[in-house]
Amino acid sequence: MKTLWRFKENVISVRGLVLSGPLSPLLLQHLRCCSGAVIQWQNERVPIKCSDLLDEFTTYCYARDLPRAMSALNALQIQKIWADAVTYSELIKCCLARGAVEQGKRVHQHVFSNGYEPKTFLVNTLMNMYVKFNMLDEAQALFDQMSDRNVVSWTTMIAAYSSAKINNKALEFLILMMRDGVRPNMFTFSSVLRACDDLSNLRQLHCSLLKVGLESDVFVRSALIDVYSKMGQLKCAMCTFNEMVTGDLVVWNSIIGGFAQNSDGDEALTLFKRMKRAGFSADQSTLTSALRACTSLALLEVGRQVHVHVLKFKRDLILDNALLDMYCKCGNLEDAHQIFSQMVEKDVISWSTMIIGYAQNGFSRKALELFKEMKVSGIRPNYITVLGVLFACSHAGLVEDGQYYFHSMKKLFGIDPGREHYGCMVDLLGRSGKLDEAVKLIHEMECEPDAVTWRTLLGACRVHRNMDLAEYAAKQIIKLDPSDAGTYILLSNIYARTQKWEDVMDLRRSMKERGVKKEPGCSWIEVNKQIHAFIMGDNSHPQKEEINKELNQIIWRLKEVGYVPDTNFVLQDLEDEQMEDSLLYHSEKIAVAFGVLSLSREKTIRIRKNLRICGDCHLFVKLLAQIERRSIVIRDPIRYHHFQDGICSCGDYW
DNA sequence: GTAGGGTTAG
Repeated sequence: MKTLWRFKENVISVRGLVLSGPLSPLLLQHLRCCSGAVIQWQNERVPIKCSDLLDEFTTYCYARDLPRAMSALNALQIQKIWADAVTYSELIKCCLARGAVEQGKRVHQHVFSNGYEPKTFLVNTLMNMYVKFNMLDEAQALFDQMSDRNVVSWTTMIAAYSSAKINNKALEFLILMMRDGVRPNMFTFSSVLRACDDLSNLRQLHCSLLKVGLESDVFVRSALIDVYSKMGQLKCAMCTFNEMVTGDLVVWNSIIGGFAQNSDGDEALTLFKRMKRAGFSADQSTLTSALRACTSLALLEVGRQVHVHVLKFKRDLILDNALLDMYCKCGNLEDAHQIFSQMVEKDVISWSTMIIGYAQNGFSRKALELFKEMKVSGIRPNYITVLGVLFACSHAGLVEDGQYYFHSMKKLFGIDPGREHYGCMVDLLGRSGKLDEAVKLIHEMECEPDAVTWRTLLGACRVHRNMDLAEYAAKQIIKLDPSDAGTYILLSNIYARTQKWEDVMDLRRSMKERGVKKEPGCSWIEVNKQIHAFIMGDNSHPQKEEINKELNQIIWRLKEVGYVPDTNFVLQDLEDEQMEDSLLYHSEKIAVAFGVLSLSREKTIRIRKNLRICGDCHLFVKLLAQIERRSIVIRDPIRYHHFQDGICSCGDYW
């Protein structure tokens, strides 16, 4: 064995006083100057014992002193000494925490260098290190050469493939593991569940884990809730949640997030309140989902309340993005921009959210200006960002800009145009009256046009009153989406106008056969943090008389300034019975009247609708905003309408 | 003593 030496520590004597320890040259010089001290050097060489080396290595590993632990490891290697597995696992943890890949590999090499396979526990730790470093091949190689794999070895690989979204591998490993006689535990299930992208597989796994009684584990439960939600199986997610005796914050977050992501904001907010009543404090993830719920319901005031909770936490990019989106989708661009400008860190989602926010709310120029700023900032636009840019171009009628970005998106940003990009271009061409070019583009699409693409063309036909093309587009829509009641009605109106009575009858018959019904129009308005819903033909609101009186007064005032109900409904999806009288009682008109009644003039009236706004309501609100000198925002399922000073941000095109 | 969780833009 080679002998290693080290120097004893410096010992100095200053006027009889002995100081020892690793004294710095600076201190020595100081002592010499100020005291004229006699410095005795005792640089005696002493041999190092094996046990000292091991002690030293162990101490540095547990102290998480990576540089010293690594030089001690070199000494061990020279001396051909091996420490115990737990000490190495401490060192590996230290490498992981510091992202020290090279050092980690060195430890790997060392523990295998005595010719024996290290303990399973230690190989598992090394495997996990490679997984966390995203070095799946290295982890797999270690796994392959293991002679004794336990449940942790298998679960480590399953979790690795599951989080890398190599789902088939994760599921395959579960089968191989069981064939090998190793029983999966709660760790295994919580990982493999997330690799499930098929409902029947998920049900099978759910049954298996119920059989072995693992359903009460919070990790398993949150995985089940999460995966059921991602598959849109909210009932199953809720059942899993409700069977809980105890749970934790993440389980609550999973179920709240599940509803928020499936556009059931009401249920998400109800659960959010229930969670707080159950004594849990919201964290960033809870608040992000709560904001998403407010966003889908356009609840500005509730969103503001959530914002107050957000301020308790340190800055969080995802949460800031959610907050930004909430203000955009509630039509409050001033607050959205304030959040955006105060964000210390912005990613592609922050920029896209703000660009799309401006574009959807009709502020196209601002959206395009921001896009230029984004490029200067160095953040690379993605598929969705470009979509926002094209959307902005189509809304401002910027045909040339739109065509430029569309044709150069591949070259400039490396993004192939997708169906939605084509949709924006159809909208852009259609809006500017170039209907033939729009149809040509649809036929040139590299991907198949869907119902949304044709609905976009139909929108253009409505504005430019092209009945022939509208008929063609409507037929395509019904082919692709036979449940679209609005389009049936619109097509039937076209047939009626052109006196194709047989076609009208055929269409009505097929609607009946398919059970297609148009859902009733519904508008929501938030007053004093309360949501008021108005459904067409529903008179159940406690203030109905007051509201009707207000609405009639508004109509009277509007008629005085020249308002005539727009009964040209051929290219709208309104039926006969929705005409004239009932036209005056569309849900958004009632909601607006309630807004005028309940909110002071300086407050913006914000309404969310389930159906597209009809031409008459659009005109009604535009005039009302003008004579009342107030700002009104209506969000329909596709667009935003900001009414102010007699004009609408949509430019009368929707 | 080693393995497992929830959140953002169309």
